[in-house]
Amino acid sequence: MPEQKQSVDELKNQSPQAEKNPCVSILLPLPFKDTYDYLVPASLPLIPGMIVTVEFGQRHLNGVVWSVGKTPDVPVSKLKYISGIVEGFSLSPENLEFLKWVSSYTMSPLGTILKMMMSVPEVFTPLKRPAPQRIFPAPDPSFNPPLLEPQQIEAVAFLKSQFSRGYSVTLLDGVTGSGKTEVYLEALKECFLKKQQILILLPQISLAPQIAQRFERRFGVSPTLWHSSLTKAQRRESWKQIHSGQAQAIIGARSSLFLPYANLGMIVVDEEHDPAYKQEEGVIYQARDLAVARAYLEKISCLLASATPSLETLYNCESEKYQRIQLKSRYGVAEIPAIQIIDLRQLSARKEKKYWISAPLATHLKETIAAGEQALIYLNRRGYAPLTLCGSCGTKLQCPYCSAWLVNHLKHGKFICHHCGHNVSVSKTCQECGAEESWVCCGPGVERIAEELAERFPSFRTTIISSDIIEDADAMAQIAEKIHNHDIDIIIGTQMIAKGHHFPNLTLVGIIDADLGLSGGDLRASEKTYQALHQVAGRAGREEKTGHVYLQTYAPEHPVLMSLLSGDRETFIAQEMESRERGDMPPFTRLASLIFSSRHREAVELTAQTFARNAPRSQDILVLGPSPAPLAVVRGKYRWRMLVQTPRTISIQSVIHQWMKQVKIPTNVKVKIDIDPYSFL
DNA sequence: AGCACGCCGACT
DNA sequence: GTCGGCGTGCTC
Repeated sequence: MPEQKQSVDELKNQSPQAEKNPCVSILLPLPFKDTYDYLVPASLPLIPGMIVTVEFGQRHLNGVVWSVGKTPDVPVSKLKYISGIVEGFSLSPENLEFLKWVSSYTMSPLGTILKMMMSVPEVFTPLKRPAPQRIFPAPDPSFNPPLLEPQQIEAVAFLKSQFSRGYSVTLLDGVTGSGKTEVYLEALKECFLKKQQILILLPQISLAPQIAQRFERRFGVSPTLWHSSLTKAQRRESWKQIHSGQAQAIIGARSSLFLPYANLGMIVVDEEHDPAYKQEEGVIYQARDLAVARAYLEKISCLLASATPSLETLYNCESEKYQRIQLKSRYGVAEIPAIQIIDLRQLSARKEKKYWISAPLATHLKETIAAGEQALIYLNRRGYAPLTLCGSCGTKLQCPYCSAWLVNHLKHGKFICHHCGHNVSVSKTCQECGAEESWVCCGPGVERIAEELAERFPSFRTTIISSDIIEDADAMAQIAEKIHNHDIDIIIGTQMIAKGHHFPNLTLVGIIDADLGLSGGDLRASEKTYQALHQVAGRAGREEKTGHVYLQTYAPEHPVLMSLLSGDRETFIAQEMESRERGDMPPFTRLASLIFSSRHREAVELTAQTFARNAPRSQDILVLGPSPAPLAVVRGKYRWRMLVQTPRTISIQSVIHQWMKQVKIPTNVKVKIDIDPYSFL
């Protein structure tokens, strides 16, 4: 870098009058919506996308050339010269377009999105001593072509035909075991023949090893993985090779959308319906939707794969924005095993000892284990009990920083807040009244189910699979191995277990609380519950062994459970679609959520109310709220929220943009905008 | 985001 | 008397 700086210094001295030297605007990877202007020696040709080093305040930063030859909007006396050019790096026009698109869609500052793209700032500073270069060999299209079935061949042919169209989106709708992965891997071959890059997006990175393995079997090389727990060196190397186009196959979670691809040829969004694609922290976005946008800007194909496509995607298929191809199950067996309902209302009428695992489910469990098979008990709730209170004074244990209960975790011996991570050791005495050993635990979590199993069936070997117990991919692999070796009879799992892993000897799935998730502030509650339960149910049996699924519920007549029972997805979708249309909800309208937060209670409330009073007056635009957010306090910050709804025909972003220009927001109140909100909490 | 500046409380 | 809290404002 010193020599680069020197060269700029020399060049600018050759043309001493600053006015003669052009001005460029530089976008910095900081949360600003505007660029900053710098001078550049006339003889240094800069073009947008180039990476330059500049002095910014006291700091030295790398930024990207945004535009050249403009008239500065501050007095020339304030302008500094750029310090140098970072050779060998540049963001392509497609990457810059994507950056702009994401910024305006999510209403986040350009610089914030740039920071996401320049997620490995170290790549721009040369290493002190050269690291051994990892090799990124090209995938071999003819390494190990699979034998495909007629319907797969047809699907591949369709996908190939899409490549000539430039931008296109196709939904690959196929049940588990119908060979979706083989189909899309085969379609990717076309990209490798053209030396293009491909991106496979996954909702969570724990699914990557399996896909990577299948990829390697097919193309003879391992793909480049991108996720948050890579080491510095790995990130550095992968980022560089993705930027240079050397790395051709990338498998990653949400954040891999923001990598600086050199020539992307196709994007696959696997499990497109998965709610994990929605990023809720920082810049709020739906990775599936951004993938479609990126495909549009790159003029390439996007493939969405799912066994239970989202309503949004189905809506786009119906309105012919997306193509749709379907794969039927290869084995001719039902898509998910027979599902039976256990009506807890009837059972609780009888005054038996209260267990979380009902008598019928317990019986089936015993039979399954006796038959030498394995079972899964599903409860999407971490810890021992979601709520603990003092039996003596009635105090409920609450997080001091959030309006949420503290969850008892036996594993850690702590009460933990699931929203901010705050935790306290489990003590014997109640802080409020001094009573000893007076805790009353309300409701079950996976740990409590494990305890009940140990008590009632001490001979069964059980394991919990939740994020508290399984902390990384290695731990998961170890547990999976134990299950495969039949060292485990019963798995007690949260949603972590719903995806990816298939255990051939697992024939029974018991769902402790099928109603969990059906209530609460989420417009997609029904859809999400349907998808989650469908996915969990799919863990039971497959191929030769028939599976059984038992759903414990207090609401057996709920449409979600009825359609799961009948296996009639079409009817469920139709009903759900109709109810969304009737309620003027997405995908029939657009929705945005505005979240006001501040440490000052009165300031948030006042700001939110002032904001609401200045709402655009149009009969098309509906504003709900403001009201204290369902989780009114998180991490010690007060939160109010507001919902905005507009017709699909207008840009909800511009409505909000205009609106915000009219209202002054005090600096101590932050506004977060969630376009297409999923969770209302 | 970082960093400086600035204005009020408890300490060597 | 100063050290340091974090509120406010600025960076081409």
